[in-house]
Amino acid sequence: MDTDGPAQDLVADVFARDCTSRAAFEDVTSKWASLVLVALGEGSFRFNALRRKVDGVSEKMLSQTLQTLERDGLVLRDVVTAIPPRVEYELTALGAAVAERLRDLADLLEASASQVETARRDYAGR
Amino acid sequence: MDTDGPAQDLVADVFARDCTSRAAFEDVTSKWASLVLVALGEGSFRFNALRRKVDGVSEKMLSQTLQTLERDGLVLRDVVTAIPPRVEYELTALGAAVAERLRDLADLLEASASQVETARRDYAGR
DNA sequence: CGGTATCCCTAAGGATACTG
DNA sequence: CAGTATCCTTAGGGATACCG
Repeated sequence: MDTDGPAQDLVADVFARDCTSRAAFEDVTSKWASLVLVALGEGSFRFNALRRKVDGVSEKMLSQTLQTLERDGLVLRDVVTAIPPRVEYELTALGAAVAERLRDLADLLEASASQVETARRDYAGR
Repeated sequence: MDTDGPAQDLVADVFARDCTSRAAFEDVTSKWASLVLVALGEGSFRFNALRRKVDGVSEKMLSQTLQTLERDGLVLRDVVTAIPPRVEYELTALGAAVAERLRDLADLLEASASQVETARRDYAGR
């Protein structure tokens, strides 16, 4: 039934440049966010624990990533005022649903790592 | 037997900086690759058709993205020598498996778009 | 049509230092 | 501990032009 005009948000279309779902998709699949979500799928983490878990992430990027995910309603920030201060990050229901899908994807790629390596070698030596 | 060097790929771990699965995960979740994979999940596409489908991608990035995916063994490039020349892109078995997971994720986010928008508004006005 | 090559600029992102 | 702020570098990525 749709016409030939741009799709827009009447039906959420991840392929449409200005669709919210595309923006959310990009937030969620961005370099660090995807790993953070998978990590939080294993349980709640404190800032520095998460930083150690996600190998290679800088403080700045972790902080930024967590803010984006909190803004999109995927992550909850639980501040415990104490000494020393403590902040726990955990997934919302939606965040957990997203994390589950990303976990599936990560599992698949972990299982296919050798296949990918073979493909890369074949591609390199052609 | 492995030495006392960094853990490496004995167990593929998407959180480890130098693991093949992490590299593949990043290739697959990168800005354009994820959309290209979802698109190709719907069937094979020619270069310019794909470009129209994935709203906003430049020729350069589409070309680059397709090369990476071909290298990782996720996409096949089918060249039909003719006039005018024709190239069809399609998924490999592994590519299809990956695309399926990404489709799931995209579906979830398309369905949750309004929820994300609400979260963003709440976050903005605090 | 299906690209590659070049140019250029912005924004992603790392390192470091500092604050509550 | 849990971050922000600043600085700086690199690479992602768009526009354009051109080749098979």
